[in-house]
Amino acid sequence: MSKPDPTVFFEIFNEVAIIEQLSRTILEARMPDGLIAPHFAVLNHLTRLGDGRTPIEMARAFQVPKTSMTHTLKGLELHNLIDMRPNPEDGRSKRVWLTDKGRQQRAVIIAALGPDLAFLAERFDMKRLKGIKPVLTELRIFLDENRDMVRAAQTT
Amino acid sequence: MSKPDPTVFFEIFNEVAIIEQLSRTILEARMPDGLIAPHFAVLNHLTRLGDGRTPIEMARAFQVPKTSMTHTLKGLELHNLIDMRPNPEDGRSKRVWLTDKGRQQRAVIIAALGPDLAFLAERFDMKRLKGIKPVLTELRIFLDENRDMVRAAQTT
DNA sequence: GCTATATGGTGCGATATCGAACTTTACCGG
DNA sequence: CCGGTAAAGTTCGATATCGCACCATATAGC
Repeated sequence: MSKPDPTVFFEIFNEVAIIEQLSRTILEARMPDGLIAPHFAVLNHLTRLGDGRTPIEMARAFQVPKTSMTHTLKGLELHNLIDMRPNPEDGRSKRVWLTDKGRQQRAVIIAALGPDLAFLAERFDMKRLKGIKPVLTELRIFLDENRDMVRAAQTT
Repeated sequence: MSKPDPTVFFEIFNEVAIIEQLSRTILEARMPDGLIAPHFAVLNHLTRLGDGRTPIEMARAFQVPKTSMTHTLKGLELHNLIDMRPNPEDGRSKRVWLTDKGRQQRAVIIAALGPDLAFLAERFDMKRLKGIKPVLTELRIFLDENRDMVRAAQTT
């Protein structure tokens, strides 16, 4: 019986990095000037999980340093896509709210992506894609749970 | 019979982005100060495919703008991990060579990652991971082939 | 050959990322 | 209450990313 082969992780991470790069390029090509992938990720997160999240919650969700989140939120606020208001339950923190414009902007971007995704969906075996999704989700959760394996970033 | 559902792409890209973030954090935690993931990607690429590649080849391989590649290579050169010499076959271009230190540095990083990957490999179902690898590779190649779907970045 | 155009690479400016340090508020033990 | 520590958020400085413009060389059409 052979020991587990960690090389598989290495190779998977390699593929994932390239796919991330390519998919991000597709997304950003459909986003308005001045907005990039992290901005969309925030709009999307707030729409799906509900707004009123705190910045630190979102930094943890995306596994980015909290300073990066501050910067991203500042950009969204500048474009009037979100509002940041004090958190009445905790004087240290804030809560992030989508503006109408923010909700609309997300919808517009998703609509703009429609043809691209349809193009891809027509040409790729969607069964196989559906098949790997649960494993990717499992892997994401697993890595997330074990992220303290390495020195924690400043997201805490 | 239903039409293909492009939403799957959306969800997969979302998972991939988070996994990329988490795996990059693991990698960079094991890299020496001043070096980050793209530096390692280049060292790795040159080791596996052989050195003597041109910068533009590598920019295309990683799907990054050529100016980003210039910057990354400059960093590697500064640390004496690569040499860049003129390309005798094309006066416009250069070729990138690994130094001994460069080869060693890659080996050191991989060795440092060993325990982390082993830790993960012991706790995750490697069969399932192996199972999704071919699909990820297929997806990567597919997206790469269709990258001109969107306005090309300055990698050409 | 000569001109036009394409290609490889770099410089530069704008923005993004991120770690360290700091401020403010919360919480905990006494 | 009060001091000590922890947590949320921002500021700041260093580096990364990337589009645009540019230079040098190559290639194609004539």
